[in-house]
Amino acid sequence: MASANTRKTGPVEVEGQDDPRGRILSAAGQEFADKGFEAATIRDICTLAAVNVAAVNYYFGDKHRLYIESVRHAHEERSQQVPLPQWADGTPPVKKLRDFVGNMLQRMLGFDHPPWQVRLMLREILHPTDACRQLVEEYIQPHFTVLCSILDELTDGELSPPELRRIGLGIVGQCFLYRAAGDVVGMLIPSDEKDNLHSPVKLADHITCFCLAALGKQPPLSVEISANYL
Amino acid sequence: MASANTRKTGPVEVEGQDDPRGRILSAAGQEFADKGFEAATIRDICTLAAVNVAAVNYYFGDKHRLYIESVRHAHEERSQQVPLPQWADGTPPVKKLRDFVGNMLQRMLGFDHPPWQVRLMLREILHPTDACRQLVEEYIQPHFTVLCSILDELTDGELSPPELRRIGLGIVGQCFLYRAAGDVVGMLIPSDEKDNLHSPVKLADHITCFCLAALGKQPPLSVEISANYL
DNA sequence: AATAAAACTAAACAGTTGTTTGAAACGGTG
DNA sequence: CACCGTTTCAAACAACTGTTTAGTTTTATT
Repeated sequence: MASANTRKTGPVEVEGQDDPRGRILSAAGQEFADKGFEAATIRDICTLAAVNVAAVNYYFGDKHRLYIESVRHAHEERSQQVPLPQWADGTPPVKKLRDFVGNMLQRMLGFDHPPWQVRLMLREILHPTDACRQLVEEYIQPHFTVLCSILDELTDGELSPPELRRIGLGIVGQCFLYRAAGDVVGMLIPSDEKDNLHSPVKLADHITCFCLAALGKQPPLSVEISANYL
Repeated sequence: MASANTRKTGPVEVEGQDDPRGRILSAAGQEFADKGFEAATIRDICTLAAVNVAAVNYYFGDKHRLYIESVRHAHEERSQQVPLPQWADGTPPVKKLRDFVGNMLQRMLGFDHPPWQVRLMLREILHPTDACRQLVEEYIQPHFTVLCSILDELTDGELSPPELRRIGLGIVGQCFLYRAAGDVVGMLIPSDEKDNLHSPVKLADHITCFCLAALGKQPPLSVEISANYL
């Protein structure tokens, strides 16, 4: 029995039309993203990938290892689909924050409808399995660190790392809700409002302004008697 | 074949030790919450409830209808476990907001570890099925409406309903992250920090202050040069 | 006590699951 | 061509799924 389980690192073997392993990985990602690990069946995956049922066990050993590889494949693809912005030295932190939030929302919500890569990662975040640690270390943790350093720069080192993390989590949480509970959010607000105000770019603006106002880098959202707390 | 599918409304038939239907509902809730609809098996549920496999079909018809009932049962129970606060007339809206956020966090995160009722509802929010509409109408929508009206009162009607909803969603999102992605959050911050700063009551305080600062009802979190945006 | 409806049960059913098998087809090398 | 390792395939496997059946026990009513 040949062991084809080792990762293909062949020269030109890009994930083309004629790469069964890549086709399986892609099909598995979509099925796992849509239905979850248990409900997705190897047969459906193989039908979608146009390969024989036995191919999964040939290339990946078993369903579980296919899932692990499939999560890795997803966040690797998504990372290069929507890379982090690069800023020139001296870029004001306010702009960095706005860019970062917009970038995160675009990565989460996607241009049109969210790609399966994000939906699969989301499943892993919500119900972590073995694939979670890798996802956090290679994908989430680095992004979160960037966010915290932007906030640190924005507040001129006034806040402690724990405070920065809490504020960072608040920003992530606001974006996260739209991604994870998008359907329910859609049921809570009128549909026309959703079209007008809840586009990724408008949302990024709102979330950034909300945060800047809370940090005192921008006038409060409700000006009225904003000085009467003294 | 007797039809026991109609809801028991017997006099004293509280969900006691000797109510098979209630035991099934409770066992099903825990299994569905832990493993999801597909992965939870009727046999496991019945073993946990100490009833025969056929009991599910006898009382509920099939697995799907058991799931629907089980979600309803969950949010009904949770509603009376952690009811909304009642405020006397004239209660300042700032206190109302603080109470509401604390209440929401307590309902989401629980006293000790989160009960299965919340985990089950969370699954339905993340991957909606037929049971979602009912959950939103009877549970989520009413709570969200209360939050928006508090925000309206807080800002003296200065903001439009869509603006209020966006801010409300921001608050919900910050809480939601800790509930839905708690495991990942735990991997992003040091464990001692999690124990100290991320208790429900401390979190409620932080989220409330963040929101009040953004609305100008409280000094900004980072005072320093808070007036230099003019 | 006799009867009938309700509650419960063990056993079986048909279908699907992940996985394995052994053989066939392929592709390059002597 | 013959050889050999790799890849692909149809078929079968054992285990498990939700559901049903036919029979037994319990409960309440006459």
